[in-house]
Amino acid sequence: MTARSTTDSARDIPEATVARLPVYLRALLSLADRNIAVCSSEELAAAAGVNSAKLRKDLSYLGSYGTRGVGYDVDYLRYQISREIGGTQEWPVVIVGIGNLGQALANFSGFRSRGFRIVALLDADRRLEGKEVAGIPVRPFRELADIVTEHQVAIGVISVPAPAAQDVADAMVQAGISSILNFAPTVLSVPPGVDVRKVDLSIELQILAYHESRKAQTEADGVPSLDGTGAVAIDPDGVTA
Amino acid sequence: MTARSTTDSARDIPEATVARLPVYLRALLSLADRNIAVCSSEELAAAAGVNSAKLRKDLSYLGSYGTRGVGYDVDYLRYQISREIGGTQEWPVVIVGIGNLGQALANFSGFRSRGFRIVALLDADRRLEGKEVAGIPVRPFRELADIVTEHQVAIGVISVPAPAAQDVADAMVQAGISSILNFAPTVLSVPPGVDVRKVDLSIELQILAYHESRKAQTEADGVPSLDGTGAVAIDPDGVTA
DNA sequence: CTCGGTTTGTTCTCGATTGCACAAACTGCC
DNA sequence: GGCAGTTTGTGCAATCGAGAACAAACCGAG
Repeated sequence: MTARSTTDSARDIPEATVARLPVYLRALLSLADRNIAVCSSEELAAAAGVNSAKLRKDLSYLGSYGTRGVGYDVDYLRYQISREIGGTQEWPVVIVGIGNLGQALANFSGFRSRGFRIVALLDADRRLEGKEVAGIPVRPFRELADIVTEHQVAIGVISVPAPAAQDVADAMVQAGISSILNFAPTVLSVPPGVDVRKVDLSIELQILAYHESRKAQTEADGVPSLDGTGAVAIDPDGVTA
Repeated sequence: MTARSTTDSARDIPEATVARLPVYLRALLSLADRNIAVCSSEELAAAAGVNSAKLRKDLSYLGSYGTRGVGYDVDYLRYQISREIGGTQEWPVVIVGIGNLGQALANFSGFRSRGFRIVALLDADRRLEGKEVAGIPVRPFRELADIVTEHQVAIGVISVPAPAAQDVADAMVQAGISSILNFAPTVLSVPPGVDVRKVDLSIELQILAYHESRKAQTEADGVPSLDGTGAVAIDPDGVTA
């Protein structure tokens, strides 16, 4: 859309590739844990659950970090991917909304190990103030701006009920946050330049339900299931005219 | 059952469209709450955060449920989409792994309101047995097969630590579950015919971090930023105001 | 040094998806 | 009844992503 500066050294990595880089990173970590120093694209692809050609093409966007005839050095590649996706620096994060989900997120160990540090838990509910979750005290929501400024927070997580999500997002943007991970089932509207990613639990289930109902329907139509598992045993009685 | 019924024209809905149908459904619900009986594709698209042309094309895969010059009847369209994605029937669901995340999922009200009923919470930890979460007792993991058979469960949710996820998935498939929503940060291997969707919290943050570091880099390259919300060339999937 | 075996990086092709643009169809007014 | 205004449904072009195939590059043996 917008023309980039001519001295743009940042290669433009396709969005689909960006989404897979963390997966590769995790697969490499798993290999390193097993003391594997070098791996082929085939092995790494298997560990990551993707096609090996796709893996090689993805990695080629970062540069030529492999050795033909040999494969990839696990540690070296791990560093390169990590650097590319900003994993070599520590990202301060705030979580707003310390309900069930917010507490689960605060306790999730995968954040810290990947370079994210939760600098504050915020909630508008006065009754939560003073409570500690995962060793971090819950602070009042109104302190958001101060915290963002003080810790240079760029990433915010929203885990409040849907009706409050837009207000929280507005406050985050106002405070200077430019990337938001939204767990509330709402469409957030933010100014350009602010990234929003949405994680919607019920939508994922609904997508599964769609495929599930198609499976049931296909079987009811008399088409034999393609796989030999015979695992599907759904009663399609609920089909209404 | 014949394959030529007028209502089952839904043979080839693109995956990208399927992923958006639940979003449209929620947007329609929001409109209905505001007592809006009819809406144009433009309005609905705005509420769902997508392009109106895309919305119309998506809906056209389901059939011609709009009226030219008028728009879409909110209730009617809501029913049609809901029926298409299997929302008119109730889907029994089991959740395995009642840690922080599992408890948050059990308490999440969005499931029941969208046609999903949690029939059991399972955990291998003996200390959790007897505990109630969201009014549902936690039962031992070994009862999985019986529960799946008894309630005709087709959808399972995995919220156990990564090392246990594959074992749980195997047991689910063995028991007859054919759709899995996986929150564990692991690549699951399942037989063909079984659908797996993955929700990975730290990957989402890492994707945000990638874009964030590019923003910082672009700014450092001399591209002027419009105050805190400097525009960047990357097109977010977020919505513009 | 040369050669066979292996593996990467890249090219090519094809299918999926997006967004535009516009004809078809409907409502309300005169 | 006819017309002006509005909105849907869809053909089309352009872009993006996936996977196969292959030449280039590397290692080790002889």
